[in-house]
Amino acid sequence: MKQVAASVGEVATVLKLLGDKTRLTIMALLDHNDCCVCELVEIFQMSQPAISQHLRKLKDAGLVKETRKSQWIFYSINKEHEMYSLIKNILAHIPDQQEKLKELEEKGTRILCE
Amino acid sequence: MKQVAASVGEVATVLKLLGDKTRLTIMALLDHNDCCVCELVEIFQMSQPAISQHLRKLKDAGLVKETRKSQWIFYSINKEHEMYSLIKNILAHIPDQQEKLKELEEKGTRILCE
DNA sequence: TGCTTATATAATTATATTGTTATATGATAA
DNA sequence: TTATCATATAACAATATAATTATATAAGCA
Repeated sequence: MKQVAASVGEVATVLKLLGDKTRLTIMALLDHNDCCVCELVEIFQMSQPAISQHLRKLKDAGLVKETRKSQWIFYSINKEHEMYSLIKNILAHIPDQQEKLKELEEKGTRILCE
Repeated sequence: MKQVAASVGEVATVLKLLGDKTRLTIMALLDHNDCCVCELVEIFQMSQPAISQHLRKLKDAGLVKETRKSQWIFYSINKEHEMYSLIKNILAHIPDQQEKLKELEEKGTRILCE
């Protein structure tokens, strides 16, 4: 099961970022669907700046990417990240979070830009 | 690659514990060899209480076990931990740490109780 | 018993983290 | 242009974390 070895410090940095329930759940959501900030605010019932700050940490580490689509900014997983395979391994250990997005769809607050 | 799913909170707690360079390296060392506190103190060039406190966090979470062998207390990985497979996955992503123990052996400060 | 070694715990300090509120920025729409 | 919506940033407060020093505990040995 040996993989490409990043440095201990680099791995610790990623684990610390994912060692927060909110950020870990965000990553689990983004792993299957891009989301904009306001959707995450609604899902987590948390202030918009709190979500923005979590996203910034993830973005600064290169774990997520952002794309503006008119008035919204969509965040997505950066599959090119050096440690993406580690992240996939970790996400495989947590329950599926997609039902949270389904609830938004049912409430009509899911935002889809095409 | 789907595994048994622990709760998001449980996984986040483990990741936060491993999201510290010292603790992550301790886990990597213990994954191959049991170690006593004084060996870790020497390896990390850190105060004994600092090491003890890291070990206590790992022990409180059930990630490691301790066994007294006369005057020393040896720590070992708890392979029965619910998230041991996740931990193995993570450790597979960092470089081997065993050379640190080899250095102790060469200096004659490795402690082996049989 | 009293001394030494190994480890744990308590108290403290410095720093980091996470959330909140207030404000700024940037895009869209009237 | 002005108002509005989505998001980011700044300032701040509360809490958590990690290290240090000092002290306690527990085992082994003279």
